[in-house]
Amino acid sequence: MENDTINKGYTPEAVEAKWYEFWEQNGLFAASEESGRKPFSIVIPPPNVTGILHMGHSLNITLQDILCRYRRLRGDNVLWMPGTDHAGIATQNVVERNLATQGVDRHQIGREKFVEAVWEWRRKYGDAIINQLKRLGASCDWARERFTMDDGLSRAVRKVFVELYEAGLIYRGNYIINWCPRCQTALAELEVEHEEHNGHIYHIHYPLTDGGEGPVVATTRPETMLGDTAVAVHPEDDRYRHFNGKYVTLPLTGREIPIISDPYVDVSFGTGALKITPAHDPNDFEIGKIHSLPSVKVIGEDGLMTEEAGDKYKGLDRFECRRVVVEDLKNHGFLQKIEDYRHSIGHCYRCQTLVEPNLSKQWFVKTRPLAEKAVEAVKDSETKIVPEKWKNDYFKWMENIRDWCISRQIWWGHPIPAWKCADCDELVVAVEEPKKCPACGSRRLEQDPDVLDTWFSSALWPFSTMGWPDQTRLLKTFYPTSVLVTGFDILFFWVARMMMMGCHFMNDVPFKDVYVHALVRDENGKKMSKSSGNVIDPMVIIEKYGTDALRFTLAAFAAQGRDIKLSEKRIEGYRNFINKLWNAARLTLMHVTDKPADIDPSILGLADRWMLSRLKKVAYRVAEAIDGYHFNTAANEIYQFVWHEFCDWYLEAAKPALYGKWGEKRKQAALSVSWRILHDTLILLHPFIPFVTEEIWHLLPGTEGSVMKAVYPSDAPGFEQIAHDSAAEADMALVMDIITGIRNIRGEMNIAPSLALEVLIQTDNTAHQSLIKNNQALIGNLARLNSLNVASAGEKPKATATAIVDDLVISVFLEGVIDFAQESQRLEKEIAKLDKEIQAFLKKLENNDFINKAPAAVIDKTRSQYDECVEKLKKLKQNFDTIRSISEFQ
RNA sequence: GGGCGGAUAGCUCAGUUGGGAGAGCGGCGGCCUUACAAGCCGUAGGUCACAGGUUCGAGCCCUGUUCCGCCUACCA
Repeated sequence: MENDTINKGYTPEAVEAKWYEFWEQNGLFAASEESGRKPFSIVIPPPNVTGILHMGHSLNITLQDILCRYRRLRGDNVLWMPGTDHAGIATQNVVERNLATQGVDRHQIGREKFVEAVWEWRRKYGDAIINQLKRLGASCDWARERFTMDDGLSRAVRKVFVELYEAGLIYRGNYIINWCPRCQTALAELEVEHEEHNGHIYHIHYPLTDGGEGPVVATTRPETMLGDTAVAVHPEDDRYRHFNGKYVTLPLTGREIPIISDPYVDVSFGTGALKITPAHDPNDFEIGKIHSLPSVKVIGEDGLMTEEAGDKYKGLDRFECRRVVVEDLKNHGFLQKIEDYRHSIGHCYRCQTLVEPNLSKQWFVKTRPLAEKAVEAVKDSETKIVPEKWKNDYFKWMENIRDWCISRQIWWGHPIPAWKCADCDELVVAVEEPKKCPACGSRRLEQDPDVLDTWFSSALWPFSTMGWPDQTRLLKTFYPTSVLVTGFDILFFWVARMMMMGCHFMNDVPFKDVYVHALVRDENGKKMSKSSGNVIDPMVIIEKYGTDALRFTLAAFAAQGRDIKLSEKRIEGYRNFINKLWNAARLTLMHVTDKPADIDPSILGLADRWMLSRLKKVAYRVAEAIDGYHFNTAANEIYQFVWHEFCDWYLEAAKPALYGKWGEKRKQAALSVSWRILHDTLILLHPFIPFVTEEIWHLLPGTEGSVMKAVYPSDAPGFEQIAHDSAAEADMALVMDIITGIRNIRGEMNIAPSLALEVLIQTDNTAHQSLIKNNQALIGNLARLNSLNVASAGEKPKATATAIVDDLVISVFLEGVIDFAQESQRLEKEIAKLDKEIQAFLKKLENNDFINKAPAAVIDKTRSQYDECVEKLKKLKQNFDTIRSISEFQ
């Protein structure tokens, strides 16, 4: 046979590269800027350009690819906009580390050369992550790939900055911000990760200037005392009322600072006296403003103590300084006690360094007015968040939003489009670099040295990638995008900010749906991280099991609202599924060597009709599940269908027909049905497992081109003619039960599978009688029977084992083989099981409340179930008695 | 401190408007049956965390408790 050459096992590595290239070269990922078709668009969450693919990406990309490939099959004009993010701090760190291996510090080579080095790095390694996305099968429109530092996107960034500035929504000022001493830059609130930590709380005595005993303050950061400019007590705290108007002498410095009263102080916490360090604590900063206190900055940008800290401490590292200060306080008798204290402290999300709250001049976005519109859009369901539970988090965050610090003191990123006149100090904010100062005409303009937060440019991604600020055709066709697929970890970082910017600048939401997916964890539920060493590398998995196996696993586990615990074992299981599909195709292709004739309903057998009916249902269900982002439901639905219906039942049932044992007509029916099922199944599965489906598609006679260009089964002409055949489904269910009943006896009675059996089925139900007669060959084949006879209900033959299915008494002749003791034991077990069920029904039916209050349909159903069980029990008992009487004779 | 989510078979989890508890993996027994041993057939296994409540009826709805996660917060 022609197809004997098809491999027995599916080998992904040989297949995947071939088809990806085929798709790309044939332009199958390309979106059309204008078309009559319904547009469907997704912008990719841009991965970090220096990053490598992890499982989180894999899930994210897989889900998007499923949606895109599915929408193409449904006939949509699909745009999947790809690209990468310049990831300011992270990328700068990577390149700096690389330079360090050559013994070079970025300050040695200077800003210009350093930025050039980063671009060089990007040119060299920037494709790595893109290539990994391709390995995953991502069907992005690569011709449109964007980078957040592209000219076009940079222009969008400048325009947004200028417009927000002119609208008063961007301002610059001196505030306490979160400073990372290692990255040497300001961070936004969001970029600080809080972690519980075992620390200490220090009680320090501040003596009164007049020599009297002063307040004792409590602090977790004693080194900041060097920058104290006041001590605050609560105005109604009787303990401290006598301090009113007095001054203390700040230990170790000798500076005199006032005791002030402020209702902010919590009398019940610590000592009730609060040291005020406006330059190093956000609350103290606020209090300082109210009381017009000076700010003394004792910790510098480098994490070392400043000159203001005093000669002794200047230049010390902040942690070393703490040790020395505590030592000195102790020696001078100021330190009253040290207590253990558990509290949370902030770390830089990029490098985990302890963040220092520091007074600094930065640029901020005034977020509240922007947030309002973004909240409204979700409240009005212009954007739907799925699953809905994330809506609350979104609202809560938006409603408590604080201004967004957007300036970063690094070199890699979008320069801030602001210039200062060296002559008159005029600040100029403009899209293009100004030639001269508009105030004094000077040409000595200096650009602000800071760059913008990376998320500032990511926030524009849904429209900047489509050419904004130009009014492009792409924008017109594809904005707002259909759905954003992302993890909840960047809901605030990214989604919320895109909502704000989209609503403000496009006057429309950036996406109609947001599908928030879970996190991928290790098999113990721990977050995968390099430091825990529990990372599963998608590329290693792909090499071992194939991309399709990985994708199907992720989809099958992507239940809404629950994290995915991933282990290789599971991937292996789904790899087996791919192989199962492959072998189902092999079997089919052994017989289907040419495209079979169209299905002729008049020659179909029961199994054929059943299978087609199931296909119809599954096609609808899968569509429904994907439409609702229930990826796991969709995946499991097809899995069940392919393996346990198509393979386990249909193909097994169809084998004799395919081999021509049942005549030409049945062969024709089996050929056309199995072709049809395989054909449609490939389409249903293609969004999930694109490679293997494409491979089989090309082996299947009667297909043309790519499966990507196929029509989703329920949209195909003629699909309506596939009957939803509930009669066939019910009949097949009974036939399956008969077969399973016989197999059960075979298994339980330890009868060799090779031994063909004789079976008698007794019933007075004439419909069932003819059903069995008509499908004698089918049952005989699958249950491995020698003979199958049908008769009216009557005396049960001896030396048989029995199964009761519906109103059928199935007797398996076991002359000479039967172990009567074993058979009676088996029946006893079943009787006991049935008895329990009957009791449960009876309890309901004897309950007057149930009869009076439950809906009639429920009562009817319960009653018929009860009747059925009773009937079955009766038959079982008869058989049990027969067997018992025989075994007693023996 | 506040909020959210979870607790269902040995393990990982489904269970969409309340109506006789499911899958995959693992276990056990039997099979190299000419698509597949990455397989086939059969089978065991659950007081649906605990305590109340609503209801004729609760895994599902309500209240409380316990134990795990996660997010969030400026109490020094």
